[in-house]
Formats: sequence, structure tokens, C-alpha cells
Amino acid sequence: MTSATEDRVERGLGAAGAEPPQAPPVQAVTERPLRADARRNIQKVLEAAEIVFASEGLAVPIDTIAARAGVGVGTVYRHFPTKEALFYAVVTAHLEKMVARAQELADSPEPTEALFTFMGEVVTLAAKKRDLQDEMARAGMCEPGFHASIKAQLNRAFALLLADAQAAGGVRSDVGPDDVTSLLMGACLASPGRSEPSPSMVSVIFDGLRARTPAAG
Amino acid sequence: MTSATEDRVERGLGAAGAEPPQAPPVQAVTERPLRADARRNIQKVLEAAEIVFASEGLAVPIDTIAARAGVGVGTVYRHFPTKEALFYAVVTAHLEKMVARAQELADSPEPTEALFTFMGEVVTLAAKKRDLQDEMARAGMCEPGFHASIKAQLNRAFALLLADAQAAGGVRSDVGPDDVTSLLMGACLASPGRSEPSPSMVSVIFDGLRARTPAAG
DNA sequence: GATGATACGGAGTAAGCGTTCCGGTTGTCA
DNA sequence: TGACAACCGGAACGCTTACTCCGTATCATC
Repeated sequence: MTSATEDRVERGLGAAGAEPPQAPPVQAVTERPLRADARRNIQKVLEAAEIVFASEGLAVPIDTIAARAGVGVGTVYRHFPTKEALFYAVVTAHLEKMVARAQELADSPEPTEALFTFMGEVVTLAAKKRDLQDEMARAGMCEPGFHASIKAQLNRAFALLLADAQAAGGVRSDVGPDDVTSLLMGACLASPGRSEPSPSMVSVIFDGLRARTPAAG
Repeated sequence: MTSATEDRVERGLGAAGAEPPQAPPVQAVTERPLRADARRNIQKVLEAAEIVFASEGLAVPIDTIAARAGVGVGTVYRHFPTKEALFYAVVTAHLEKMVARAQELADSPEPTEALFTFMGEVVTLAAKKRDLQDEMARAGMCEPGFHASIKAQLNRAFALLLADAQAAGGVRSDVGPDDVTSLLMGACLASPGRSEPSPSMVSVIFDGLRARTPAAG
């Protein structure tokens, strides 16, 4: 309990503020700044993790990331208490960008196009990022609280985008945010192996969302 | 080479004919019938595997399946050379049923409804079967030849169903079998955790496929 | 430059899981 | 019923991988 596990809590971390899944902020005491080499290494690890997780997914061994970053595994674990915490940091950074993008598009004068733009960008991004696909595939199962906070923000922003598009009459009104989220996730998870989503597939979904008269049996 | 590995090739196997991924039929010599207890155990293993793979997916340890079947792991490996071979047997059984269903529906006088019926049934089935989801998630990557033969049959049957629906004017003509397969797989992989697909989600996809005028940007 | 705190590296540890091995059991056939 | 082949069970093996430990190196401070 009093061993080296103590100083492995995240501190500044700059870019992707890596708040670990379930680490209550026990001691917010006198935190002195990190040493310069430590800051450098955190950055190197994050950059390596982003690349490696994107191409290999969560299943990649931590040694691969450490090697790519040019550090030892001990250094990785010094700054990220578990592999999942590192994954969390990387994925959170992506999700934060999505939230920002959704909020930016929410001010658009063309709500319907804004929604479709957002969805298209998400699908395109996810097609290239295996870690995002892994994260989507786990959504629902696994740790319930994992990523909960940032995902709640994303859901809110996305629901707003959808509501505006529906209010503008550009999207059928009999679908809820959860339905469209499922649709979006499905599009992201479809056709694994290719690095771009099928344009026809996306256009079918968009047309389905535009359909005025739900004519389903 | 000459040890007990030899007699682990599949023989009759009854229901789900488990042709292992890459086992060339080297010796089709004088195969005497299996002993009664062996036949019983194969059946028990297949039944247990179907249940366990469906709820846990491919990641489940083989011990779990053996325990559920009430046999030892050695018995499982006597009849299935690897865990993947067992998985293969179970998934193949599902895919064979899909092929049969697709062929049955191909004779329908309502090609469009036949296509949508098929797709709906697949999505509903996949929502309950984690092993099918796992298999779809791996499609494209992993061993290229895995399941290739049965999947080719399925693709052919599905392409026929689609072509008929398009010829009847019920489905837009600017989508190919691969696009619709992606869409279908996406629908199967979306919303993990729930045991039924969202009806709205499915209806959006169907409406998108019906759309006459592809109005995508 | 000396000194102590901080951080690094990577060998080592532990646990999970696929697969094998072999002593014991059971079915089959004469 | 006896004898042998076929089969069973599960302990043991080996590999992978997340994570820890500690001797060594580096940084910050005086």
C-alpha cells in the first residue's frame, strides 16, 4: 500500500488528461512538477500508444508500445497504472475531439447537413482507428463506468445535433438518439479490414434517416 | 508425428460437419465407426459449445465448455484439434442455416420483402449470438481462408436475393452486394449488450435501401 | 560539482489459457 | 467373460502478457 504504487497517479499530463477509470482523487497534496525527462517520456508514450492502438487495437501488448516509444515497460507503468488507463487516455482524446466537433457543428445554419457531416466524419475516423472500433465493440458490456463521463458529453452533443436536424424537418422524427447512435456505431464497425467506409453504405443510412414516411412493415 | 495427434481428425460428427479450417483430407482410409461414448461426448461438446460461445463469444476458455459438457478438456481436444476448430463447427452450423433460409426465400414471389425478411432474421439472430458477432468482427482480418467456403455460398445466395429485389424495383440499384453486406454486418454489430436489435435502426436501413433517388451529397 | 530525490530499464513474477500426455476406464467383439 | 483397442479425465507444460521490483542513471538544487 505504501510502496511505489503511490506515485503512479496522473498529474499534469498536458494534452490528454488521463483520468483513470476508477481512481478516486485520494490525495491532492503538494504536487511538485514532473522532472523534464518524465514529461518527455509521457509524451513519447502517448504518441506511440496513439499510433499503435490505432493500428492494432487494444489487444496489442504493452511491450510493443514501450518499444515504439523507446522506453522500458517500467516507464510506461510509472505513468499509467494499467494498460487500460493508457488506452483510456488515448481514446478519451479522440472522444474529446468528437465532442468539440459536434459542438462546433451545432451552431450551423444547416442542422441536417451538420448532423450528416458529423456522422460522416466519425465513420471516416473510426475506419482508420482500430482502438475506436474496439471501444465501440465493448460499449455496453465490460466496466459500466468506463469512459462514462466523456461519453455522456458526446451523447448530449449528438442528441442536440439530431434534435435540431429533426426540428428542421431534415430527419424523420420517429428515431431517437439511441437509435441513431446504434446506426452510427454499426457503420463504424461494419466492413472491418478496409480503411475507408463504403460510400454507398453511408449514403443508404443517410437516406434512411431522411425518409419522410417510415414505410417499414 | 506418429503419436495420438493422428486420430483427432473429424469423422462422421452428424449434425455440424466440422471440417477444420485447413486440414487437407490426407487419409480417407478405412474409418471404423466411433464408439458410442465418443459419439455421445461429441454431441455434448457441440451442444455446450453452441450455448457457451453464443453467450460468451470466442474468448471463453475451453475449460468452460468442457465443464458445461461434463467432460474433460482432453475429450474436447480428442474430437476437435483446436479451439478454433470447435468454434468453426458451431459457427458453420449457423451459417449453413442462413444459407438454407436465403435459398428458401429466393423462391418468394415478393423478392423485396424476402430480402428484408432475411436481413431482419439475420440481425435478430446475431443479436443473440455473440459468436456470430465475433466472427463478423474478424471477417476480413485473421486467417483469410477461415470459413471461406460456406461464406462464399452465403454471399452467392444473398447476392441473388438482392438482385431479385433490385430487379423488382424494391431496392435502389446503386448498391452492390458488398455494400448491403456491410450494412447488414454493421446492424449486427451495433448496440452490443442488448439482446434484440433496435427496430428503428433496422427500419432506417430498410428505408434507405428502398429510397428511389439517392440524394446523398 | 556534490547530493539526494526522482525516474529509467528490463529482468523477473504471476496468472490465464491453449494444448499435450498418460494412467486409468469403458465399450466392443470374440 | 476376457482381452484389447478406443476413449476419458485432468494434471502438467509452455507460451503469452500484464504488471512489479530494484539496481542504475538522470535531473534539480545548492
